[in-house]
Amino acid sequence: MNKHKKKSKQGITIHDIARELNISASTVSRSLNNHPNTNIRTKKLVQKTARRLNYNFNSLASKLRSGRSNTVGLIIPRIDREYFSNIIYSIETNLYEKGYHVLICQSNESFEKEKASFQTLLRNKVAGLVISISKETTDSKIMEDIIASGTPVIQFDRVLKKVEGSKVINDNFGAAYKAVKHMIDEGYSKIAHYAGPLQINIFEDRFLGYKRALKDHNIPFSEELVIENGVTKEDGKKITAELFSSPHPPEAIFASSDYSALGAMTRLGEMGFSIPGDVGICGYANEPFTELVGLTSVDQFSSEMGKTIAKTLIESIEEKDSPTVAKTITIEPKLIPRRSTMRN
Amino acid sequence: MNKHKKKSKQGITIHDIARELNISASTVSRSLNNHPNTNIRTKKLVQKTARRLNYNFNSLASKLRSGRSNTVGLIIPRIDREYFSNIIYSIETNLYEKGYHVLICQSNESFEKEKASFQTLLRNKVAGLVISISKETTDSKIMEDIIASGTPVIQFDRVLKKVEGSKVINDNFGAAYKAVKHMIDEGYSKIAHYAGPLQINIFEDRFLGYKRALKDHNIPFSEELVIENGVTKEDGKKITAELFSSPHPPEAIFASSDYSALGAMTRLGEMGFSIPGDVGICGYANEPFTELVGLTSVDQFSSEMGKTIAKTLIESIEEKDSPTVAKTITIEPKLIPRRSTMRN
DNA sequence: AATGATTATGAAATCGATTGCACAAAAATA
DNA sequence: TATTTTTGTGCAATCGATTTCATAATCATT
Repeated sequence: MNKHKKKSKQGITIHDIARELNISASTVSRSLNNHPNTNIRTKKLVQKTARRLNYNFNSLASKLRSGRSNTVGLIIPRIDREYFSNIIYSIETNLYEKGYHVLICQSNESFEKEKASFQTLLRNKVAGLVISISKETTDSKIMEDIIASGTPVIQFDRVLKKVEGSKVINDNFGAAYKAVKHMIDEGYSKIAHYAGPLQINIFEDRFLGYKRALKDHNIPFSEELVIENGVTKEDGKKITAELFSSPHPPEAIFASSDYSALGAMTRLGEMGFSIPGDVGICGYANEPFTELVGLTSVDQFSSEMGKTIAKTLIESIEEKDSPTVAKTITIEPKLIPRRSTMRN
Repeated sequence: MNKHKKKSKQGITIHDIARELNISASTVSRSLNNHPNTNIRTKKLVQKTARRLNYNFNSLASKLRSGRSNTVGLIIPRIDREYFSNIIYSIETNLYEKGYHVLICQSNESFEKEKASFQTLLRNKVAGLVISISKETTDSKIMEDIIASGTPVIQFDRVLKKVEGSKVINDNFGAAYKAVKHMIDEGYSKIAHYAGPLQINIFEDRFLGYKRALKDHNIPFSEELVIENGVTKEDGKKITAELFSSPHPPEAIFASSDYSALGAMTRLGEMGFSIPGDVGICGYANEPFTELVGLTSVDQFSSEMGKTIAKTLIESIEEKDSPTVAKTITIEPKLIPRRSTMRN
């Protein structure tokens, strides 16, 4: 009946255009790709016909045959964290400008899901990978294998230091040091630290910066003032309730997350402590609400970071022939002092 | 020299496995896919060999040939918005469980970029699409064409009502109504509304809910009390400064965003108004900071919503043969009354 | 005019997995 | 034992764009 009408679902291919114009598919392909060796008139005609027939390009076929891909993969612990969503916003926006697209996977803090994500992305032949590792990740073999196979990988924020490959990180040690020093300067000395999982480099570095600042100011370090699972708002509330019901509570808190700092603020208010009078609090990440509640925090320049990540990745992809040198780019976060620590 | 060693970059294919075992690629393919008509011993052997040779599956080739894809596309205005990142978290997590992967594009509130995103996703032959439209979007043709071509599309939150296709939305009208009614019940009657761009359905609905609640309680509606660009913190501050310096300022604010509500709170404090004594305030979205500052708000159950979106999409994809009925699923948001409106 | 260089095009192989069809071997049934 | 059915496998075409190679046509050069 309607022999030359395509089955509804599948679209027009270059062969349909070729048939329509009585030329070969090769010429159509070349015309659509602005290949130098094509007659300008043929090119125009092909492009016009493509529009007319409502041709839609099949990226899969193109990637398969050419081996080139403009899709990059992204693996992050969770997308619903302000910090990560900001970075992704920035990475996506910067990559898009250069013609790349992003396939996002969440590890959900699970090593297994992270592994599966690597697999998915590689199966889809991404041109490169960007990753911030999960809490559980310690094994570097997967990443090393991928890098060895030639696919560029950029680690950011939470990284496996032992993997040789490009990294874009924050100076967490330095920022924590500055934050704690600031509190000491404001007259607090018994300072508690609500830490994150210490096997993750960023939390370890914040902890070390805290410790070092105390040492440099001759304040004794005390194990009891460091509580490890202190990143969520609930954590913050719980820890605070316990810590501040003791007879000699701390004078200040350096939290490794704004959320736990927020929880602490809430609970302290309920317990009758004044901020910054009785207790000083500093968070980390400069979430939008910190300004509103006057919480001292640390800005990580996520948009700058995303831009750097995108740039580094594109360089690695596009200069893949030349032996890519692994770079580590460190971004200096900035302390934003606010009411919650300004006692003077 | 090393004739049978593959060029470093490209991996092992089913043909390599076939050669290794002296069988055909078809059998390898069937074995790897657990095809019913395969000898169990061959199957085991193939799978073992695949592992040994470090075979990696090429999704592109598979999708191209089979026409099936387990990737779905997602288009949202911006990923760095709490609400959207929460929803995406939920969508991704739920889809992953069912074996789907997500390709994310941001429209950045631009119709042009949204259009480009549709194209990218279609070129990559996604199995389905999820979208929340940009501020600028009013043209429904693109979406209609896609749906007509057979690719399932689920709209959520910000939707084009005229498009016939599944939608997952919040009852913004109802929630706004409840919020305003609550304030009226608390004794406020001159209530201002800080609205979002009214061409977006969600903001329009919140506005209409506000208007209706006033009407139902015999409170006169006044144009001057509705200010349209009221979604950011800065908006909130600015509007409040103007509105509350008049001789007869409003008694309450229903803001269509928690951020503008916070700006309002901040500025009101500076101006010497007490909350909730002089002025009642209600925001929208139940951002994490609302609890801390005691701001009444509306919870939108983003994780529930994401789950529903994922489920609806999968249904549309997997039952694509049967004529999919377009559904509209409405989720009831919940008012969370807090200090900022509790005068009684 | 003869030769070489350039430009434009087509034919056919290719990327890697899937799948309809054919067919042999094995198993089940008459 | 003969016949039918079921299993298991291979061959070859296919998905749609790209790309190498060959060739014809046009242009430039001496």
